[in-house]
Amino acid sequence: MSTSEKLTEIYELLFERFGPQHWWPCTRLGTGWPGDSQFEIIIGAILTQNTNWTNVEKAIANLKNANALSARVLYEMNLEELAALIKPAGYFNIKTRRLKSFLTWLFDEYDGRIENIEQLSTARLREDLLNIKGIGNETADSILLYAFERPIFVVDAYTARVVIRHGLLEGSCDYEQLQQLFQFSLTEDVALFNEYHALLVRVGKDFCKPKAKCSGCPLENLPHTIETV
DNA sequence: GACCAGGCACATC
DNA sequence: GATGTGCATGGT
Repeated sequence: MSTSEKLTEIYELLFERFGPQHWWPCTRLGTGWPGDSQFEIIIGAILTQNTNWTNVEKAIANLKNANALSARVLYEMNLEELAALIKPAGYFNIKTRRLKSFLTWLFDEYDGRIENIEQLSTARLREDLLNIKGIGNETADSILLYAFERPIFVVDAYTARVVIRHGLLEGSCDYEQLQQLFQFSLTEDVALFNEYHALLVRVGKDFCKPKAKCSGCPLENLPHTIETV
């Protein structure tokens, strides 16, 4: 069985078990919850770093209630006020700086307008995002996929665990190898990448945990090279 | 009360 | 270059 077929089978098993995960919307398919703006998705992608999504929702609700979910308002807001609003998301001092560094880039380079960065090529936008302090591989790729609907596969710790357990890559693989495994083996389909990443997070949280066995996992009958990673 | 969550930058070896 | 550590809240 080819890598492409294996990845497709994994996707189908996960979708069959868990169904759509309703992450950030894919407007091309109309999935997810309508109304999340590109700006809100970007802010959410930064706030959710190593943080439970329900905590991020509280922080975003605070920003909305303060009429602060706009680039201009956040750009001009003082650090203490912003930190207080995003407090429920945890790491609020660090995340305040990270949001500010994104906004500073947006205003300094692109007049504070998301429409202006929308025009950039995927490669250029990715490079620019990675140069912002506080935006690493996963956050940059989440922004590219979920906010700008570019066909970029988002890799995280769950992705690595599933891929390694099923012998698709070595345990020593890096982010780029994991990303290219999916991007080269699957068709470049934004809706597929959107749902696939969300499903990998789901199976990672529910079953494919560190040191946990595979019983009950929708992937448990697939070939494993390693039971625990 | 321990453990985890939709990471990242930085220090240290 | 690899490994360790700080950052912080809220749910289970």
